[in-house]
Amino acid sequence: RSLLTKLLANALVVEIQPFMSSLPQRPLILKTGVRFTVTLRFLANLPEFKCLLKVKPVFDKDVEEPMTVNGFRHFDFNRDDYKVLDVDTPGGGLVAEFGNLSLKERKARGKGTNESRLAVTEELHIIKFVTGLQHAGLKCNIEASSLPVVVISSTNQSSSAWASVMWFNMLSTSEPRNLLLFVDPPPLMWQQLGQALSWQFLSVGQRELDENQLSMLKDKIVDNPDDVVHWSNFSKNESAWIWIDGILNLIKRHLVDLWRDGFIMGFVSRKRTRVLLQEKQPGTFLLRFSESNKDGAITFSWVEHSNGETHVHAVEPYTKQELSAVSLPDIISRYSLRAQWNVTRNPLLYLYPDIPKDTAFGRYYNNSEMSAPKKVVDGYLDRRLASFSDSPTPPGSPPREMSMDMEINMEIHHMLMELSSDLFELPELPDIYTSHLECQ
Amino acid sequence: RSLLTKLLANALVVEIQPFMSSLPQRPLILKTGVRFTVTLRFLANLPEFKCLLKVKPVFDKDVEEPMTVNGFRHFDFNRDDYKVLDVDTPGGGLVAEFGNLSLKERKARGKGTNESRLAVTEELHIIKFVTGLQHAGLKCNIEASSLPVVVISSTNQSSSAWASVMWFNMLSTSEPRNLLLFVDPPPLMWQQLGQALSWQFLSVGQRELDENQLSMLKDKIVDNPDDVVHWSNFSKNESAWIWIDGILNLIKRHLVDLWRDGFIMGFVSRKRTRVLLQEKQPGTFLLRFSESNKDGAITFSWVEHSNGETHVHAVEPYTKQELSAVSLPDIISRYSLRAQWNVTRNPLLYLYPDIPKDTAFGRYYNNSEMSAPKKVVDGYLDRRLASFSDSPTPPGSPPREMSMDMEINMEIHHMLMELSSDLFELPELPDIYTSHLECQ
DNA sequence: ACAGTTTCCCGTAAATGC
DNA sequence: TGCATTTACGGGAAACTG
Repeated sequence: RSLLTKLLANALVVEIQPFMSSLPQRPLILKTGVRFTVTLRFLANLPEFKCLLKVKPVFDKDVEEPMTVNGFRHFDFNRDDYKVLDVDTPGGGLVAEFGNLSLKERKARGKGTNESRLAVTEELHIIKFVTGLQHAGLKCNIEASSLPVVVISSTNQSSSAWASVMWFNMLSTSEPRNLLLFVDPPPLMWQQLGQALSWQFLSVGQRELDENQLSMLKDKIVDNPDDVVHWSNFSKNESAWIWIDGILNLIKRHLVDLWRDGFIMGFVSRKRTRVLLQEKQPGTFLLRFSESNKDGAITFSWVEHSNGETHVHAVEPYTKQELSAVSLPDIISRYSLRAQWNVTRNPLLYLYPDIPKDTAFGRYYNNSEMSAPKKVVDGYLDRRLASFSDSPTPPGSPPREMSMDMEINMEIHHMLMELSSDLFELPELPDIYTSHLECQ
Repeated sequence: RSLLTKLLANALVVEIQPFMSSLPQRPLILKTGVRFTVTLRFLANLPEFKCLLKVKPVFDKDVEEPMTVNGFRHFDFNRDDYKVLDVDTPGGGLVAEFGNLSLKERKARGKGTNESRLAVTEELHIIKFVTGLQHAGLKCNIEASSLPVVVISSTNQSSSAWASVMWFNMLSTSEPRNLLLFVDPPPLMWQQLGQALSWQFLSVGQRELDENQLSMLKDKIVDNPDDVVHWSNFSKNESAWIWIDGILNLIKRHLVDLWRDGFIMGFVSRKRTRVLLQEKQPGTFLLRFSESNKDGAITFSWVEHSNGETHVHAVEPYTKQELSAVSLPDIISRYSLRAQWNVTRNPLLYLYPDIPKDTAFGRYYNNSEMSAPKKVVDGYLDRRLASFSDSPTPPGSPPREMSMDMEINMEIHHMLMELSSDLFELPELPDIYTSHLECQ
């Protein structure tokens, strides 16, 4: 009998569907005021209990400790009603679905010792579902608990919340269901963390991190020889995770294709970028993520030869703002440098190590850049956006004296000046009129 | 005594602060679930009533008619409490402020005759504030009513709602507080409507419509000789107002400066644009709003001469999406056309009638386009976005035979081809390598 | 003053109702 | 089915609150 009771008590399982379809799997973050769904399954196949079991959700049931000691917030359900376990369609098991749950903070925050209070995204809560059973003289209370959840009030907290969820998951075998995990969070081995990070990229961008990328991240995150990572280094302010999560979001929104297809080296230090590019042919470039921008940004670096010297340049990183207006492949395809005498050119020729630009990115171009057909739609001239820069002065050459190159350029410049007014039948407007000549 | 009662009954006045700071003046649109503030002022200066008068808001008090006959929605206050009239700080008058009111639709929508129901943005409601007074044997009920309000549930309705408010305001002298105004809305004279529209532009963009702009709008909106405008023409689907409001929003968000300073002709038909530009010198352009885009869009048209013919071209209109990435002055300053042999140039020289482009727009450029200083920030090359098009083929010339111009272009093209590999110390990559020459 | 946290609310997308 | 209307909620910014 006692066995049966125990069996029944463990037969109820909880399954939460998260509110954030945008976040990759694992339903452990809930936002106040936003609906989520919980499905309860009574694993014991006992149709005779059909419609006898009323299930009720309770927030943080029986967990006085964290609330009082650490001043955890407390939440209630906005519409707390119960559901009756009913027969499942296919299996015949008993199921109840709460399709409309949402949380609301209970104000009157306890006089909690607010000294060393945890960050709200480090509070772990649980939701229990309770029901009672009386049948044939048998009487038992059944309850089932969710995995720990992090409750946030704004999407600007989802990054930190996600850090907690990852850390919890990585420790869940050694510290099962410890709601005070973050009071004294155990450190992790890099090996473990790196794997978890890699999964994030797999989940968001359909491709894991390769060895080089992991190695660059390890250099940034691990600062001791024993490969241990501490929670505060990973998650606290100016942390690695916030930076990485910004990049994950950038990939999710604007770079899925490129990431999936492996064209983004991404995690390369400036220094290594220089080393890699320096020995490649001029015009070779690679894509890397900004290491300073916390919102996710991507730039390209390329190598040029000038006056016998080798230069590696990088453009100011593009953020989600720019990428909402122009896709990265289009930016790359149209990027141009304007130098003295307004000689302009696209310095990007080969994706590292030696893939011709259009071979790599041609498939993503919007208007088939290569054979651009003029389009006039509804009487309007089609238009596109391009990113351009002023050419960087190769250090130590032009300011000194006019080089041979420049003299030639000036000659062409003057020739064009004279031709241009005829070519375009314009009046003489040399100081305003502009014209470009492009060879390809 | 009856006089006094009447006096007191009229002494209470209502003042609603709207939720939409984004919309110009007139607090007559309320959105469900969004807070608004109501200030009540008891004009009779009677401090002896201090704290005696409890005021309570009531939605659509005593207006059974519209609700039942026309199936109006009904709303309740989310937190309906009362306030006590208290002494105002400066004047000594009595004041109560409801700072936290918001509306919620009462479901169980009456069995209302849902045939010819008005659109929800045509429902006019009122909010009354009631209080009672017993003093020295005097007993009277006091109530004050707000001006009519339009209640919406989403910002996607604000445009239509604003149309109703305007129409109501224009008729308010002849039809005071008629909540069923839109059951049979009286028409307006164009004179009146035009003035109101002009005020919208004044309010949003700090500049009214001029005679030419009004005249273009009149041509679009008025289709009869007696200058009368009917509500359905103004407000119903594919209506003039939705189009105009899109433009107002575009101005508010992206074009305030240009509009205020009068550089946007804006409301000009395509036909008139052609007429205006045709007789101007080549490179003359003007800014006009798209007549088809309902979300607000702006384009430029310019005149060119080619093969002795005059052509007027227009670029595909720019919407808020593009203007969030690049400002219109920057777009104009950087716009370029790419023609055969990749001769490219900026066709925009003079803002109509003859203002040099930079004289008009120079003040708005972001990086002082004119004397563009190369910038390298934090090791990154600065970059900008430019809009460009493929040059329209001047009808009837190039496809036939190679013109003199093109032969010259080809020659330059070949010259540059040969020079370019030296200039930039590149290996031979004639089919990928690109270069531009610009004269200015 | 300030940072962590929550609220507010637009604007878009999706869901709902008719 | 289509259109009118409402709901949902991310995301940026303001407001709160210790």
